Amino acid sequence: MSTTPSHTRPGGRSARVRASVHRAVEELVAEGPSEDLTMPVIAARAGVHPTTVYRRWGSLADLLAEVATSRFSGDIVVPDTGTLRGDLERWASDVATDFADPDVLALVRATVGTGPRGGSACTADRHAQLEAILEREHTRGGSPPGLEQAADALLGPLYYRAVFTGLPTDPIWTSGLVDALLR
Amino acid sequence: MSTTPSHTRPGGRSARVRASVHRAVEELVAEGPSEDLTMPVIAARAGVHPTTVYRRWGSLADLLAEVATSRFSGDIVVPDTGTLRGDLERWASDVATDFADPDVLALVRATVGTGPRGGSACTADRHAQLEAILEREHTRGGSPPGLEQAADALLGPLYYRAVFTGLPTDPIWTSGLVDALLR
DNA sequence: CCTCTGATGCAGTGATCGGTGCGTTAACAG
DNA sequence: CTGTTAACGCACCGATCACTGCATCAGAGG
Repeated sequence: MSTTPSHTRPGGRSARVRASVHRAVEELVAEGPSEDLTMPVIAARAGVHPTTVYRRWGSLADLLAEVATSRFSGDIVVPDTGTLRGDLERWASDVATDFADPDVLALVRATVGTGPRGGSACTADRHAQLEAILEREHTRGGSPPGLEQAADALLGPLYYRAVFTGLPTDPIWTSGLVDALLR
Repeated sequence: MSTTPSHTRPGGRSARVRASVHRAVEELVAEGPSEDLTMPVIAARAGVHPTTVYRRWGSLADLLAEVATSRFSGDIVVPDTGTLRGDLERWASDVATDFADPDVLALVRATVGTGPRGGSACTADRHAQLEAILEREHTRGGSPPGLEQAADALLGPLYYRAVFTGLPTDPIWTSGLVDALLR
């Protein structure tokens, strides 16, 4: 109890319930905002009792934040093309491709809507990936732009377009973003 | 926007109810996401019967979109400093100042969370303002950047920082954004 | 001033949400 | 294999949400 801080049981059933609930959330969010996203509805879709959802995730905001975090973690591999420009173009293109999925967009929107924590849940991993790319350029001996500047120039337009305007995010456009940053 | 272009009865009471409900939404949204934003709660805060809210605005998404649209329309005056750089710096600074208010941020987040329409409701007027600035530079004889490029370089980072990261948006930073665009 | 009509208030209903107490199941340790 | 205990399912409750006829009130026009 006091030795191991994480007493969660990573065993079969808990993991299965967790995965099922996560999938249910993604499905319901993807089915449009007309469908109201509530704990009982999520539980029913997941084939799980509502009580379980209430107990494991106290609020809808926490649940959405967790789903978003796990969804946006590790899906995009940070490439190593040999050059900073190549890395950034490839990575930005991957992020744009991920945003091309309407379901992903809906998840981001819903998560942001639950509160300030939701935003960072959608961007934390992307920041880490970007930082890794810049750090790698640093080890190459180059002098990459700062993390904040790169985030403003790349993640800013990417998220803005995807979430607010709904404009398409094609690779040619993302290449232009990288150009504007490295120019 | 697309609700009812010709309000059959723009008389005193309807306008009063409308303003009261709008104010109630802004207040409740500002009071944090812990407070659940529902039609009856909004009606109670506005001192209006829930039936009225249900009838005038069919859904919470429509109501939030209307509130956001009217809130983000006309609050920021497009300045004329004589130069494109001056106009953009002043305008970006004003937008950043507007985002410094947590209540405004909360409204944006809540509106975005209701669906795809919510995003454009928060950005439509800003796009129009930016377009006006670029158009003015055009009449001056200059060759301003395209609207999309300017939106990516300015609105992108502004909205991204405000909504997702929560980082401060000070005038020095916005000046850097304009620099990166006009460089 | 009077009528007319649309907007609002009122009372009430079915459905569902959020939450609790308790018994049962199954993952992990020995 | 057996015991322990976290995690889950079940039954149930109060609160309130979304919504609907009907009566009333207040602008707008004659």
